[in-house]
Amino acid sequence: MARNPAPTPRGDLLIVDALAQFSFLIQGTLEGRASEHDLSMIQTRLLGVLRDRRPTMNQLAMLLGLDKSSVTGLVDRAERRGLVARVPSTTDGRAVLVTLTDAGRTSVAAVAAGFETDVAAILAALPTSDRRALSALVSRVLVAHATARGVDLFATSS
Amino acid sequence: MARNPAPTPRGDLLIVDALAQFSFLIQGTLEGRASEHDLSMIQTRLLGVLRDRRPTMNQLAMLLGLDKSSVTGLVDRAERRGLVARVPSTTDGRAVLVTLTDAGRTSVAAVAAGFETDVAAILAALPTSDRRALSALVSRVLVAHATARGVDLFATSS
DNA sequence: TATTGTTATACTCTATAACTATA
DNA sequence: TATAGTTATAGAGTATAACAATA
Repeated sequence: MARNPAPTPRGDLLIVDALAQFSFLIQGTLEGRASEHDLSMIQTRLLGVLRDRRPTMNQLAMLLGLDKSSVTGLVDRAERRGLVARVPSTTDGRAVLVTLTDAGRTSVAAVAAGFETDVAAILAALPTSDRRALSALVSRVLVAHATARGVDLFATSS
Repeated sequence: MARNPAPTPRGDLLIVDALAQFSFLIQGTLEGRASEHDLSMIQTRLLGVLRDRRPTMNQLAMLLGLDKSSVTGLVDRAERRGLVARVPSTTDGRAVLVTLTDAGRTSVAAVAAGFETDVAAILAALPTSDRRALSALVSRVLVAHATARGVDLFATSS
């Protein structure tokens, strides 16, 4: 958690504080871009997840870490706005598949593009070699974390 | 925004995706620790901000980026739980100062400690020199970003 | 008249529990 | 009987607009 003011008088922040502040910066950036399209973070995550999936409501709940009843409302509101659609499963009469509409795909692409612009601007403070170093370090941490959990970051999703 | 699956077949993720995923990892970690104490992210941010401040409701709204009416409810719920207290200002009859109670300070300290443990565990994947390098790079980005906004990250707060 | 804070209202987001329909 | 999804309900969190009290 970010401490205020920084505990070190000058120079680097403590790494915990630096990472906390950094994550707030990135999240805030994404939130700002999402709100340009009247999207909350969870709606944005929903659309993001649907870019390369067509999950059932239940799978969606697991992907987003929500209760299935929460997903019902989430998808209701997104569907009302024409961003997603419910499609009955042909193989299971109980199941419902959720898909991105064209409008939803357009929205999520716009948010992603804006976000990429923002991240590029934030990283412009670093010379190219440092940017690459940062990317490599963060990637290493992510891969290690995913591996520790038995997840393959590079696996093709179902 | 994190893309799924990763667009690069093997090796580093694109830097935007890496930073997005990383920020979700850090935020998720903090959220998990906060929920151990039945604290939402915004309640945790509230307590965090109050660790070294005694702001008015209005200042709190600016610090948290919320409308003042939202802060009324936020502080109401925190006060009901005994985490913060309202103190009438002695210099302005309209103003109310918000302070952390001992219970609030204990809670926020516990969350911070747990979070630090988690971050240390996440970073254990990197050798010490790389951890230092990551810290330095992130700090540099944060300082540059703050400076661009005319904020002094190391200023003593009021 | 302007500012500080609260209230009233409405909406999103979330979970738990109970329900319907299908497997 | 078990699973997929929805509904009912309750509460947190948020903003806008209107208000009371103080400056």
